Amino acid sequence: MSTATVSRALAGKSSVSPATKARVEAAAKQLGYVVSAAASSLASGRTRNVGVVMPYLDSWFFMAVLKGAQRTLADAGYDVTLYHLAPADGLEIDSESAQRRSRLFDEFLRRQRVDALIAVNLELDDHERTALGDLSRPVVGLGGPLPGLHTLSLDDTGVARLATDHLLALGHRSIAHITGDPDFERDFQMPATRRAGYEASLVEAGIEPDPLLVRHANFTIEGGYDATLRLLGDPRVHPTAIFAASDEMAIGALLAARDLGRTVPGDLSIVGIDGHDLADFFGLTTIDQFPEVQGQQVAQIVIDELTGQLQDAVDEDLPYELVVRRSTSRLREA
Amino acid sequence: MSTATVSRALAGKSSVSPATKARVEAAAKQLGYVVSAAASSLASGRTRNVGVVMPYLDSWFFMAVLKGAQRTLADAGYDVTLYHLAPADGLEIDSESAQRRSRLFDEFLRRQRVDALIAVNLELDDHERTALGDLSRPVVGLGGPLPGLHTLSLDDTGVARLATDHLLALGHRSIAHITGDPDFERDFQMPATRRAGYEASLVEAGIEPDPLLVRHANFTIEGGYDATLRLLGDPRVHPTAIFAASDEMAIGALLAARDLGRTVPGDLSIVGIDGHDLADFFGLTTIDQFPEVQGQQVAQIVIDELTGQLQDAVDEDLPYELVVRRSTSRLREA
DNA sequence: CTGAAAGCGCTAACAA
DNA sequence: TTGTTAGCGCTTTCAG
Repeated sequence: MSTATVSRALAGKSSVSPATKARVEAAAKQLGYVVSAAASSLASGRTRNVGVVMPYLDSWFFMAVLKGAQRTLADAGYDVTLYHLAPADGLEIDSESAQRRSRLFDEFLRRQRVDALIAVNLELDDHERTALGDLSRPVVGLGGPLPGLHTLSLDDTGVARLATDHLLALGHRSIAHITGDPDFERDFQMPATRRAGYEASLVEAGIEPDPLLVRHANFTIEGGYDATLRLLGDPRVHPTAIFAASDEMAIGALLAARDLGRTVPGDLSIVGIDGHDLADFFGLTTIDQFPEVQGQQVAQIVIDELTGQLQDAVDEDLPYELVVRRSTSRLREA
Repeated sequence: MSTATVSRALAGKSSVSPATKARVEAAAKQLGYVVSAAASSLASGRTRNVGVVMPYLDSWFFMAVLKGAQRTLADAGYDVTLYHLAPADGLEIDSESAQRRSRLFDEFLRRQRVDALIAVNLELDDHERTALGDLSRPVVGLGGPLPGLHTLSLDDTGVARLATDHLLALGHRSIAHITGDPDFERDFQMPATRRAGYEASLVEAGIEPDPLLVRHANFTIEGGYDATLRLLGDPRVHPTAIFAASDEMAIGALLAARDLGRTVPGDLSIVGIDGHDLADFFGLTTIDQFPEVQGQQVAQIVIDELTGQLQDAVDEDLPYELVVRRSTSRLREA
């Protein structure tokens, strides 16, 4: 039997008789033979490897996404090569992280080691956009609109409105918002978008948004805690509810409220965004965005594209869902 | 100029004149030329890619390790391929996760796509041990003794003794311990080892270990919380201190104590293990084991081995350090 | 449906 | 120090 037939049998091509295919597979299993990745890649141009670029490797949310993507890709027979790319903050032009960033685009990705790339929450400058284009490999973005690429993104306005409307429906009128610093984190202006959704909901309910009710934090529990201390300590405002732009900040808010002697939800209702593992433990009402499923979905799009099952451009909105727990309740009559 | 010279120049071989080397590099940069990974691998047998096998992708500790390893490897020019391998629990023989596990060893790793493997907290059965041996590629284990392989591990007994001795030195005599289930998690008997260290310290201090003071949890905040409720609610015991086998469980203990109206450290001292990001926020005394540095160290060993700078077997103990914060204090006189 | 043969783009001997 | 050349182990036309 020729090497060509073996190759075709193992690749699952249709033009092999079931009988020989079975024989090849049996022999391969018995010998423990596995195709050499390098030789196969060199001959075919396909690597069976997908790159995943993540902005953070120490955040619960992104790791949930990674977990979902890795599993889906591995089950389809793909390796996953992980790249870590700290978000550009526009300030440190030639910092270590900026060097790593350009090295990724100019060196690592050019080695032609990946069949496709998953870019999570990645904003690209012109140079990077060109570099990705030159790869002529599919790139799928998760979390923000990447012009010209397949993209899955969350409707941040809708999510923020749902959270705010939930609090409004419970009778709250003085609703504070804890969000990220719009200058620092460049995640597609996600903080700004969520804030806009929050304000739009208020306006529709006939409430004038009060800038004093908006506080900035860095998307961590600590940040949410500090912001909440500042908020609740400010004598000029008297919020009865807080909408935090992430569950971690919401958990920080919960702990801060408790430390200040406010009961949740008695004195203060709190809602977050994400669907964090700990939300259930803390009884936190949240808008779940199913990050692990996001990872699976984006991986599936990559697989479909690589196997030619995908024709049209993808530009979908991700699902989200209000999960009510015990951190929100009807406004207590004064 | 021949392709061979270019190859040598770009590989940084010594046998190239500085002048031509410079010319090659300039030309390469100008053309945006980067060596094709597949062709290079096929010809040389080297992939410049290191596999990392992790038991969990959703735990803070392992992600810190991954972050450190990924950065060190990327800075040395290596790609990182991530494999997720849920720990074998001995029960579900033919579960999905068992299938994924055998597929990793029998298919993915045989593709010869990695120059070396980092195995984090991975216990191997005989088949797997053989499979790794057949790769004839360096394997470095982090977190447990892998016979015959380079290994970095934490002295769990020493860590547990340090934590316990810290509490003893503060005057505590009734010290509880929250640890993992020794049957369920097969992390090299880590929970059992830590418990042994705890008991050894007590015995040395002339205290009889009380099984009622030991509670099992699953290494999460929730688990630590529940275990602490059970512990503090048990009328038969009156601990004045808790040593938890992880910071997450310690944080759970802290929250549980607070919910039961016990002040920390007034009524109860609490110490954990890990050096979690949140330890500082919660004022948690901990034994820091510097997980991110562990990742860097294990990556560096791999790099040294691959570049031939490593001769002897490595079997080192990892550093750890007591970090005292405000969750532990001297025993209050009754 | 199967076989023969021509590379894929590099690296590493070996020569020069 | 550089050039020449023979593969590395597959996949894929092209024939049969």
